[in-house]
Amino acid sequence: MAETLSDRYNSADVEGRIYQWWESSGFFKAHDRSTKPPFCIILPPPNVTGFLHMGHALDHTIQDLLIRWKRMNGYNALWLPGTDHAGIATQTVVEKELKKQGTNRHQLGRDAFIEKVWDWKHQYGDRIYAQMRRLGDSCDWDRAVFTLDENVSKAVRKVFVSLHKKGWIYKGLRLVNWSAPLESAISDLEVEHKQTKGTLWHINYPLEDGSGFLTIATTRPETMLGDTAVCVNPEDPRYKHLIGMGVTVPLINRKVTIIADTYVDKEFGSGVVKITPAHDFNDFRIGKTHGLEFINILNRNGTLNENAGAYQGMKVADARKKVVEDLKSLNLLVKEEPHALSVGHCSRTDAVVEPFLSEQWFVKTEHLAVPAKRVVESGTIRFEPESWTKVYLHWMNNIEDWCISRQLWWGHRIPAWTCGKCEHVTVSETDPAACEKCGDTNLKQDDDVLDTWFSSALWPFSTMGWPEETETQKTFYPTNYLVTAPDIIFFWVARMIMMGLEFKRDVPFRTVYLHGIVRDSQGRKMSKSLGNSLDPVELIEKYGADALRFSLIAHLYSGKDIKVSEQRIEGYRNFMNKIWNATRFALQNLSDFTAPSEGVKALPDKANMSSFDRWIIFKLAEVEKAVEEALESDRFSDAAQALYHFVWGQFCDWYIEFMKPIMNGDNAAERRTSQLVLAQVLNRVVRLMHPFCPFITEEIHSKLPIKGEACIVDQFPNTRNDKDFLAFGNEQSAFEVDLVKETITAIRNIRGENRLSPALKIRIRLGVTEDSVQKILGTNKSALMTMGRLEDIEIGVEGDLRKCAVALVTVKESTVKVIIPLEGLVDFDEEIKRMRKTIEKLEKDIGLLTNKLSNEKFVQNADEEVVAADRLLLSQSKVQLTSMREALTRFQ
RNA sequence: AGGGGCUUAGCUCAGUUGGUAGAGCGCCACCCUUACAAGGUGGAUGUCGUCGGUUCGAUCCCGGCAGCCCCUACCA
Repeated sequence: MAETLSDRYNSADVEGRIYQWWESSGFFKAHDRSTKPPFCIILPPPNVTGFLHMGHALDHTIQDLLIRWKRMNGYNALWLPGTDHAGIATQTVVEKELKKQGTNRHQLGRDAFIEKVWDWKHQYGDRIYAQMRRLGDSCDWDRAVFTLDENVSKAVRKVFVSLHKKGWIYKGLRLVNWSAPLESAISDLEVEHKQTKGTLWHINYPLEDGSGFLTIATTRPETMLGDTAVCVNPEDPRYKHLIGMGVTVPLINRKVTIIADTYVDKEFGSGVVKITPAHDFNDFRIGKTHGLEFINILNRNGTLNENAGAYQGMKVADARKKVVEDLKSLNLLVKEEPHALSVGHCSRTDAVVEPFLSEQWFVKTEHLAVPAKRVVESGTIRFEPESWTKVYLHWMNNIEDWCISRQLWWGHRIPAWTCGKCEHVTVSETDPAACEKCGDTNLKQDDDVLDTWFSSALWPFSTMGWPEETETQKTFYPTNYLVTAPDIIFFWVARMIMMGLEFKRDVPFRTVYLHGIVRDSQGRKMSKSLGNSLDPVELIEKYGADALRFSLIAHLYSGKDIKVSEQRIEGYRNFMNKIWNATRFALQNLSDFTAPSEGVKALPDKANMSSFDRWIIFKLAEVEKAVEEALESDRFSDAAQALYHFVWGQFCDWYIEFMKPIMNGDNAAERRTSQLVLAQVLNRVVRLMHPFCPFITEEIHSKLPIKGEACIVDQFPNTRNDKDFLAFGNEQSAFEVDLVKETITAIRNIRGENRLSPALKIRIRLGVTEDSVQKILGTNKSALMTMGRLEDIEIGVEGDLRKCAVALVTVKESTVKVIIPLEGLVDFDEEIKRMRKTIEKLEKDIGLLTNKLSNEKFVQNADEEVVAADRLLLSQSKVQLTSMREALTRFQ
């Protein structure tokens, strides 16, 4: 007894139940030891603070598609999930909580604060996993890792110590990007440059000998409090004679020297630059080469310090105003002009980044970069789309040392201890009891933690148990795909490659698949401030996870950003419903069908197959081929589109319609054969679609008469493993059915254009010359009658064309003349219009083709096939034109 | 400034070896035809950004121009 399905697919009834069943059945589990070939993707770990957003939805859908596809292909597929402690983000979240409670981290103290963060993590850290389950992510959850897990911390320390030993991690006093709200250094990559309208102030610095002033130009007047030189171009005739002389920095009244450096552009501003080595990256370099003094005028919180004299305690912005005012009143401000410049902002807090002199830890990247470049150049690691290769290599060629220390509390604390006695720094994997140099036990661990990306860089192997040698690594490292957005190529991808090569002596992954950003329907980035973010979970609740997944995949074109709108998702929700209803049709018509014992291997009875059966199998073979080729070449949207068109445009629109007369007909043998084909094709449709829309396909699969254990672990059909069944499709049937389809379309076209009511059954004649075509039409008479809504049909009889609508159907080299007497049904205006339109089109085509074919050079140079095809088309068009003209005259 | 990308139907985009332009949505008309109105049938819509070159032939290849976007780096 067949099950009864509701006429609408209700995703909410299905998804939770199906997911739970998958998970409890252990279908997501991969195995450390297996005879199956391995396939592995490491999930880019979302922040523990995070909620699933559309970017994740896209990223995860791609990964889940790959994992499910490979799993169905018999791979030991591992999708390894994890979350990132996200130093800054998480600390900020918890600090906000504390603020609400009227306290802060400094009041709590470091240990108590960290405990609070852990509390928060335990309470909320897994909520993103719950959201991922809503999407259908088939991760091996038992392996989930957190970046602060004991093992990962062990890996981090081992890597730190090892690189330190090699001299590739060092501590240095450097100018770093400083985020005042965070009171921490941030890396170059965390700085966002924004174009801003600034001001260029021209300021007079009195010359030492009292002979006048030197005018400098600056956009940041407040930093003059830290000036330790002014600089001119050595070739500048205006200032050449002043080099070596002293000037006084106003307000702070510091005497500094005029130095010369080619860095200064004579053309810009006044041609004189103030040098503030402690607060500007270029000035820092000059300060180093000229041996200048470095005066730091800032506190860690972004206010001015004691070196700023009267301005101490002010914020930078306030100090700037005050400095300008004071200069004005001293008559030292020459002029101010508007000046566009780009200003670095902290990507986390949006605060203006201050160059700040401080002691930080760095990774020396020079040596790590060499092999990391080579593996990409050699193609061992492939970027998709390929164009990112260039970007990667360009960056690697210009790579700077990586500032890895952060002045935060939440993260991996730097494993370095300073001796209270001899000040020697002991770097060690385990907490040392005593200074390795003098043996003193008065040790103090470095306060800083590591950049979050430091642990992320080790992710492909730290998640697999490294530094222990584990079976997991032996089986799954290197992994196959890394799927992410291109904005973290440098933050993350490059660093994983460097660390993987250094510590595993092998690449971390083979293919880096880079997808675009999800934007709103107008192409804007989704952001909280714009309020245009779509929440994937809400969309899932409204349209179902499958609809969301399918619409993301269907519009994913090679690395481009994708614009999503609810309307679009709704369209794919409708598609899901279409599949659902096709299943309802099938099940209704399979109620008396007994599943063969051979299951999916059962083959149809050759003798009783209809041409429609052969045709749909032929089309199935095409789509299986297209899907496999598309997936193999990372063209996921092509696969999705091919399936969409097959399922809707062929299976539903035609095959099911063709089945109706057969299912209701009295040829029992034919019916039984078609039932088997219907059941087999639907079984394949569901398997083919599963990686794209897992929930509905699993649900349908469970109701099919022919099915495997579970769709998720069933075999993915391709032209090899499905060869025996696909062999029943053939091109001759495809031609036959195409001829029938085209004829039906021509009838419908005439009906539509002439506004013949669908309820009106009409009589038609089909003019054919070839016996074979006549035979085909005869065999398919019932389909033509039903789908053309006919009362009667005469095949092979042209008869009198007076007052008849005529349309010509050409498939390959065969032609069918569709003739519909209109006398008494309609006035002929519409039909005359329709025929004139056809004639005009034919005349135009014939003109073009005639021109082309009478061009000797075309006939000589073009491929023979192209010329032959055009010749055929021309002769067919001419025949059609004659017929249509003749038919038209019959109206007049 | 350097690097990359984009410009095709009202909208979002396909178009992989150069041979008379496609899809989805939207639009118009007709239809509740028992799988599905979250549906069916039919229809309209494009000098493929612009100028030139190569070619018998260019949406596709090459060059100039215009417009939009992204990334990287920055002039105090």
